[in-house]
Amino acid sequence: MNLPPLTQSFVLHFGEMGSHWGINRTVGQIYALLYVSPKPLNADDIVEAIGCSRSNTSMALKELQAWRLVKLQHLPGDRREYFSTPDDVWAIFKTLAEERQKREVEPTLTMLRGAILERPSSEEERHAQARMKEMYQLIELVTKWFADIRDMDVETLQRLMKLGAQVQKVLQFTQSLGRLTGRDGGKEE
Amino acid sequence: MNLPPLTQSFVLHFGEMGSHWGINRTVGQIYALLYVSPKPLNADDIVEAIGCSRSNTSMALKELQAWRLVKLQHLPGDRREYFSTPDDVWAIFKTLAEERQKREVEPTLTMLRGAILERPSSEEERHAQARMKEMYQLIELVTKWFADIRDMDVETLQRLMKLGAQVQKVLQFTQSLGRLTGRDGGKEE
DNA sequence: TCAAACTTTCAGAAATTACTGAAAATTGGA
DNA sequence: TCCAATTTTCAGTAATTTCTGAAAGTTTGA
Repeated sequence: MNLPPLTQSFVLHFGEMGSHWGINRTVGQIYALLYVSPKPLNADDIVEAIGCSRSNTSMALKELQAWRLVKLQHLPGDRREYFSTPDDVWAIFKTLAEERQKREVEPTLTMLRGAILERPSSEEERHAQARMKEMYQLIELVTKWFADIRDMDVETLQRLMKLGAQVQKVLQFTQSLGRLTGRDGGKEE
Repeated sequence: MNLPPLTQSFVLHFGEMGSHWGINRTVGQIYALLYVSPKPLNADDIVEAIGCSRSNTSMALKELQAWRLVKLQHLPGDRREYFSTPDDVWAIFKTLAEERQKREVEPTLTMLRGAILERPSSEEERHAQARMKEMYQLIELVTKWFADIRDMDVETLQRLMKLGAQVQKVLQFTQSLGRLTGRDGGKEE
């Protein structure tokens, strides 16, 4: 690996972090490299920069594409494929959230939904099912909320985040308003 | 493994999911088992239920304790250690968020902070550094917001989540109120 | 202090995952 | 169509992670 020092430590860190994130070292490193690169890179540029094999690069790029974290483009007069990450960090963040939702949360929700519909065959099963239902409801609520948030435009989202915990006060305020006019702040179950 | 069918599929699912989550199969299975169990279990109960070795169970429990996802307790008149998960699913969720923050986000923030303070040695480094700064700011904002949310009481949190995207309208409303009184809804950078 | 009950450690085996190089497949232009 | 450039696949190897059983360690009560 032969990279300027800042880039190198960034790339290496993402390589290490990969394992906490369910992606392998090479995938993490390549993503980091593309993220900081001022221009799109082709597979050989990546091999040169990271120092892994050509085939490994190919696999890693395929995985990054499956995660929708890299864009593929062609440069005029060059047959090779060039890769880059989206410029907008918020867009990247949203993509990541969507993909993790799809890969990690959906399957669990499906399993839980199935389990909850079954007929418990004992007192123990009944308890287990009740616990699963609690988990299901929490995940579903958080998931829906995330989806709502994801779909906000970036300005609103930033405003909301900067507001932070103060949103509580706003909520309390609108609740009292709601009581006055006979309506409440949110939908009920 | 000899468990009632619902429990078994739940336990197996968590085992599989573990790998996406950076924990190993046994750890996932044991957590799932404890989560649905109506009473605390000791290490031998777990070995019996899951069908792994005693030592593996010991390691896995240690890891779950490091994640603060299981409670250790003693039953009167029994020397063995009994394990259970907290009852409150929201508390579990918060613990998980805190631990992941500490393990996955903090180290990245530290690395980014360091890189941003360095003097770039070329135009390419300057660009890389600017990208890292974008990432840093996004992560920091999201992190702070998460912390704010984590510290809300469950009722407020649930109300906020159920409100979902409608919070936008509330925000817009308070913003116009703010303009009238000469203040704005959130803190600025 | 000793013994029984229980837990942890650890070296090596087993399983899984990542990586490579060679070969096959695909693509675009002559 | 054919050739050269490029990408992908895949079988085998390397590296890493997980798991086990045996042994060592700890704790409690007699």
